[in-house]
Amino acid sequence: MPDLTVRQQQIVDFIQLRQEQEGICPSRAEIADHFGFRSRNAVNEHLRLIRQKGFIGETEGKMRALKLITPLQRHRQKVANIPIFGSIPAGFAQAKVQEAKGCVSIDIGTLGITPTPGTFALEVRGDSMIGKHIMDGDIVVLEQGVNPKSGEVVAALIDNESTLKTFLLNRGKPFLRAENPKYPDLIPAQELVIQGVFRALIRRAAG
Amino acid sequence: MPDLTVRQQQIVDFIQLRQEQEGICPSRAEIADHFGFRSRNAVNEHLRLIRQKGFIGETEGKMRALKLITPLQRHRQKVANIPIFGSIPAGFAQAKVQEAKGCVSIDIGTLGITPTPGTFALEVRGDSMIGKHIMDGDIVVLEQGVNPKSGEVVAALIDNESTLKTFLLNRGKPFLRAENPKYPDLIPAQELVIQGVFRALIRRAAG
DNA sequence: GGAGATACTGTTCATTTAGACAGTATGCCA
DNA sequence: TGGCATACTGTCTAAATGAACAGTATCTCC
Repeated sequence: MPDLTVRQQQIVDFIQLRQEQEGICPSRAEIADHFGFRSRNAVNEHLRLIRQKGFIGETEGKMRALKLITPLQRHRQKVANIPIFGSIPAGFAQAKVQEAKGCVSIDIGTLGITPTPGTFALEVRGDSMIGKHIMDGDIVVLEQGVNPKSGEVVAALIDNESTLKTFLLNRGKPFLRAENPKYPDLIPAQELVIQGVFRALIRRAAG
Repeated sequence: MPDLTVRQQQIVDFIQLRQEQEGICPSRAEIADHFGFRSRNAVNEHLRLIRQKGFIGETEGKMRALKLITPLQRHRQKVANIPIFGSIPAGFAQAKVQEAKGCVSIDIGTLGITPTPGTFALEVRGDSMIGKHIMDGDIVVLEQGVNPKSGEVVAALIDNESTLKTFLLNRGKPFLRAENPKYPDLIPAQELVIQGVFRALIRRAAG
């Protein structure tokens, strides 16, 4: 793929910026305005060359429809938007989106799963799962409504609060275990509500 | 915010789907086509009501410029695209984007930092940083070209391969330490190339 | 110095598109 | 039964827009 000239790169950058910021592709007139061109055809000519070099897809006739093809874009995957809940109330299934405290946006390739409407995220509080290398402040992505396998990490509702535990089957009986010697070992999972199964984790550097 | 009718929600969903898949907002004619309307004004009427209810922003006169305002969108932040390198060659700064093996897309709020052109990602190999709860297979986001503080995790080029280590200052002298008793303790960091400083981590559930 | 590419100005034209007007059918609620 | 909102069909218009044509200046490379 041949390289773009400085001007051409500037135009590609501007289109990308606008698409990210506004969610709308700029028209040729708007591009001309931004660069101070008095003729829209200057933009036209640039776009023709950029398209010829393969950095813009074909969208003949359509308006505000420039499809950028950047090197990273070729690797880019669909981005999922997962709601973050502070703590999950009992009546969870009904009113979800309204109570979201935030939103994690991450591509599904990195996430490793295709999110469903039952996918949600929690911020980890405490170090009860430090043995599984899940730290205080981590954001965990969970899947609601699936049956956990033995050894998987789950979020369970204990004392009206979501807590992460390892789910274990011991002679057919489900148990929950905290991965930290400071916490009691096995909790019968008979009447506990499993809110979600661990799927992914995101951690920010401290500080 | 009043609720949308079923049809109105279908239209909002379709617009969102198209914007995510194509990167381009559908025109009224395309929406009419998709739903089998013989009149574009059916779409027009729906959009008017959706806008009135506050689920679409004002973009008068602009074409293909419907701005969706979904509940999650209100929390949504700018998504950064970070290249993944398998291993970082010595001539790093020059040719970056070309050699990317993949791309992590994640919103900057969750990531915790605003990415720069020097931000990149690596997949962790081995368990040399298990003491800092960084596991084999994790994806770490690093910042290139910044000076690490003592105690921060860094990627260093050792034997032509990137390895994660803890960066330490011992009486003014920089050292690298592996966070696993199996590995040698302190390595003088005099002539080592620090490729990046740890900023964030993403982990997928095993299996 | 000349050829060719880039980087524009200025203009015209056909198409796409949003927005408005007029009218019909259907279901719901009082 | 009447009123009202939703959910459409059908038509028209003006503005936004992409695309094309003609022409100029500058730069690099040969």
